[in-house]
Amino acid sequence: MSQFKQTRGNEKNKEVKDQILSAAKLLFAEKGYEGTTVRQICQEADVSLALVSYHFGGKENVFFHLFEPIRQLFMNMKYDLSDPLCALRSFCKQFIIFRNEEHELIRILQQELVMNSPRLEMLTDVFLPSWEQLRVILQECQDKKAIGFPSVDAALNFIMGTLMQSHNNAFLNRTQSELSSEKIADLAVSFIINGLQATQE
Amino acid sequence: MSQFKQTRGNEKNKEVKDQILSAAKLLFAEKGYEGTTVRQICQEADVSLALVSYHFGGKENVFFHLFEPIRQLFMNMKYDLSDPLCALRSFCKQFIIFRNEEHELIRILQQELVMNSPRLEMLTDVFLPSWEQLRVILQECQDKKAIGFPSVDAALNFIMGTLMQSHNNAFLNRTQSELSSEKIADLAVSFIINGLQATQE
DNA sequence: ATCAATTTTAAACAAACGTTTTGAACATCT
DNA sequence: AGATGTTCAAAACGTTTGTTTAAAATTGAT
Repeated sequence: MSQFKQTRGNEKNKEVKDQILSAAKLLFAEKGYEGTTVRQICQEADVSLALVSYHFGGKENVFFHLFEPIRQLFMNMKYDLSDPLCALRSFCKQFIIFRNEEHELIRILQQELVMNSPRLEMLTDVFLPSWEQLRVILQECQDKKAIGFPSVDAALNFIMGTLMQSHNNAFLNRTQSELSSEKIADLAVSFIINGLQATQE
Repeated sequence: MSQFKQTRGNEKNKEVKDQILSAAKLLFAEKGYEGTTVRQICQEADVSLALVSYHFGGKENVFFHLFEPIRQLFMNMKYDLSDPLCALRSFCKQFIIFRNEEHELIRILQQELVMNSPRLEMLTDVFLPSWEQLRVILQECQDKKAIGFPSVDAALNFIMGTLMQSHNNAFLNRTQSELSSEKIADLAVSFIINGLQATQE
């Protein structure tokens, strides 16, 4: 009834499933889904080869499990539409903070998008709620003339595209600077909203 | 001594090597390098499986051959530095036009970048010359105070990042509009340079 | 302590991959 | 026409992939 399983290797005490998920997240982000083998995952996780299929039922299910926390996070997001510009800032800021915390998942998502992967359908399910919320916010911005842009769809693409690639953008990714992540997110939000307005004319 | 080889299938008369290259370019852009099999390429090209290895010496060499014209194009680019802002506009415009003409190659490049592929070294060789030219242009812009930005490196990243992802950017990709590709390129250049200046303060 | 269920391991599995082999078909030159 | 080198197609090759199997080890309840 000991609370600890036999510690394996370097005093890690995580469950096997978590070890597999952590290793898979890192490897997928680094090498891509197809570029990562089950054997690599198990070696990195320091578990036996068969355990991926045993615990998750296959490599693809490991991938899906990685995004389960995100799905639930995104489904519970709510924004106050009475001040749509504030809601827009809040949305962007939350996304940027999320990106900083889960940059591996963002990187995986970018890979899957650019590769037209067969797993995009599932990823769409995960990210669609936040996408739709941004659309609602932008629609409200347009209705109340809180900010000007050509079309909701164009603004949606611009914002999501900028947010997604923002860790490659030197102006949105000053993590090496002296600023706190809060400040960085605020700066990035200003950059995006300015950019959005700059596209008006 | 007939000028035509036996026409195969639907009156295509391209060389086998070109057929393979065309099919590979399309499939790589759609499914990625690793997601594309030699068998798919040969089926799409309507040639026998062994011909990839026979003509090119392997799948990877097909990939390399796709970028050979680009390497030569980029090596011969020259810009007049006496007016660095004009040179910057010219550079961006040429890149956007190139992107419109060879969007498959750009897409492949994006994939390889985001996947950290083992072929990045070769791709770096291809694109480094234009990268360095842009750096020279930006340095000249900064020296002559032709345009303001925080640092050459940051501006470099911003411009290349924007140019690379520009086909996902609704404001840089109005191909469905009534505008000519020339006008589109001009608009995109203005967008980029405005964005660059907006990052100043 | 004993037994049943769960978890882990090592080995083997079929399928798919890029590549090579073999010989036939072809073009080209004398 | 005959010889020679090139190009092609079908089959097979050796790896590597994700997964499964079967036995061993571990766990938890009685």
